[in-house]
Amino acid sequence: MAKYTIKDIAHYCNVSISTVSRAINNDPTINKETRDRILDVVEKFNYVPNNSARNLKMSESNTVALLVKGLHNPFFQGMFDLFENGLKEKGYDFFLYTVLEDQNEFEAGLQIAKEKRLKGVIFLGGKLEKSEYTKELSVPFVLCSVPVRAGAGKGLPIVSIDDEKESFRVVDYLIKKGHKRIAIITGKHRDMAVGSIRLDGYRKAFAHNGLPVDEDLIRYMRDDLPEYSEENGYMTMKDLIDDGCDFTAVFVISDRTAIGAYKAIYDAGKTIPGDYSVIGFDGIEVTRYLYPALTTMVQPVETMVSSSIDLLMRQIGGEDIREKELYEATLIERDSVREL
Amino acid sequence: MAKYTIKDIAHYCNVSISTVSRAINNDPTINKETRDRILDVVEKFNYVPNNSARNLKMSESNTVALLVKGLHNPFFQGMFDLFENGLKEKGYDFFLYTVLEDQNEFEAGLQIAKEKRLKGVIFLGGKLEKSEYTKELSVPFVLCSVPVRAGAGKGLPIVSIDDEKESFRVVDYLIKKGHKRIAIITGKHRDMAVGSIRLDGYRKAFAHNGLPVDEDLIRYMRDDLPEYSEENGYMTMKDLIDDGCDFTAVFVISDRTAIGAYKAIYDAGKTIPGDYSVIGFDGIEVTRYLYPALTTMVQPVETMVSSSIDLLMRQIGGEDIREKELYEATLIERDSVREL
DNA sequence: GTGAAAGCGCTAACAT
DNA sequence: ATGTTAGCGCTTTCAC
Repeated sequence: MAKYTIKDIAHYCNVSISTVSRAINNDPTINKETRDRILDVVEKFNYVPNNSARNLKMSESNTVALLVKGLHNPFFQGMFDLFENGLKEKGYDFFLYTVLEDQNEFEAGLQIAKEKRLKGVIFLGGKLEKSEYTKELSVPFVLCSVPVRAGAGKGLPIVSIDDEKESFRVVDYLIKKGHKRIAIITGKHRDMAVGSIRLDGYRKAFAHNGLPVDEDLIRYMRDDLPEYSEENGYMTMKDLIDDGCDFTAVFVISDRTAIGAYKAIYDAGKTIPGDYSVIGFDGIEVTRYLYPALTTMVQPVETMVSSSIDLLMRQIGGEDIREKELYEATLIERDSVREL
Repeated sequence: MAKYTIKDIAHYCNVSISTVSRAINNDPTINKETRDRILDVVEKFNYVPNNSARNLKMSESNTVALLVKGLHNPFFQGMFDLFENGLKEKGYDFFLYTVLEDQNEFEAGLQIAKEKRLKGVIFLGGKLEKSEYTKELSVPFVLCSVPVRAGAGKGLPIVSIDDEKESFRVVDYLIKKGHKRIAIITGKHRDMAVGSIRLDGYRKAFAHNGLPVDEDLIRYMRDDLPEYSEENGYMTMKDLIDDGCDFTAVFVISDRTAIGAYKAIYDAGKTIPGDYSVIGFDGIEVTRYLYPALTTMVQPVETMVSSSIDLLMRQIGGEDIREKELYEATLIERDSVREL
């Protein structure tokens, strides 16, 4: 049943509940023998202290939570271990919480921070709206990998990349390689987050190079399919090809989506990079293993994680940090882009 | 600060704490106007009730938790939404908890069940040891997608596949296609879970067809790399090729690992399925998008999820379920295997 | 070294 | 319709 409480154990051991508490919390003042005796009983009955009661009573914990919005994002998945190890190294307990798509991440953070008396929280993913909540959050926090427009996110501790700039670089690279007709597969039309920022970068790269943008080559992921999924990449790319558009390269703003685009290209009887050059964004692990290996803009994951942890630690240490740290991504040239 | 308690709100509103409690819990007996007035203040102060206190007080919740061990497993990721929607449909709140690799999943389950007064818990992944805990768990639970050897897991509510049988089918399929020299890339040597069960199936398929097993063709993932990672697949496959082994097909026991194997084959200047046929296991989404599309044994994800939910519901309803439900996987023939 | 008692923030009888 | 009160299961002074 495992429905035992501290009272039951105390009763069984013929001691007070405080003594049991001391035993399970390894209080140094307790007698070694009583402690062992109690711990034996604890083991025997498989007694597990109720965390709610504990959290309620304890004035503070030593825990940092990572709140992930967008668990499906393979790009985030590579960060979990990094966060876990980094935080543990600093002596903090670490918990990973998932925020469902329809949940407000700050509200969730607020709630958990209270419930668990957190030392700090790191938000991974999510958007940058609802800034009201961020003010109300009583614990140190940092926003990692949120899409941030130039000028936005003022006064907030943010660790991210400059999406517009990096997107610009991707497209500029393609142009320098001799491509002029470059398609883009960006986020859903209604999604005004990363998708629109990276699209801005795309436009700027064209403008910068004195090239016209063909609106026909701008494709939004389909609303009826999960955003950034392989399937959405497949269908969106298929539409692009089926429409008979003339282009030599395509910038897919997420690696995962690019995987689907690959397939659509092959299914159309075309080759990469022979017929179409493809370039991705994020730098997730699998891209190295695609055929041909995907050229992509890889985000500085390690740096972003350690910087997030650092910013949080400094806040826990008392500093008031309201800076935005934008790190540079790295274009990894592999085999999916050819020079014209 | 957001450090307000129900008391603060009550005080500010000039009502008792119970009235505030009624307001936030939407008690029908409360006066609409007082409720609105209180809710306004709640909003204004951004008051969030402390969940620990709530959990402690409430005798039961309406929550089911999904405890995932092996968050990185892309195969599991496809199940999250299914669980969420399925459980919500039944009227349950749903939470996803991650069990870290070095944590005992049952202990974690026990703890959370107590803390949150769960209605039930679904374990996804993890092993089948520590059965002591399963007896102690006071709430209904089901073990989903755990590797289970024939005869094991007696008396436990399990939803899974018959790993040995399906592995047998994979290899038998290859043999029927004319392959005789079939390599296998299985789990780490020390990991005696799925890896060894699927290896058993491999051996049985050879025996069944009166073919000898070449021990040289049995490869375990490297201990120094994350298990089932693309990278491990790459390196293990590379070793196999570099060793100059003679084989025409390889069974990689996880799709994700197969992706790395693909790359190793290409890097060696070989083709799929021209030089080597490749077959995977799991049926994760990306396999459709690889080139060539991967032939793989796809696990009946939807069925496994709905059956898990069903088993849990029936237990919550009072039934004592101790059955093992093993569902059949489906071999999807795509383009990575050729007939000899 | 151990026990008694207060109280963490809330919900749910039970009164009013 | 609202207030009063008794805990939920723990940790932590403060006595002894």
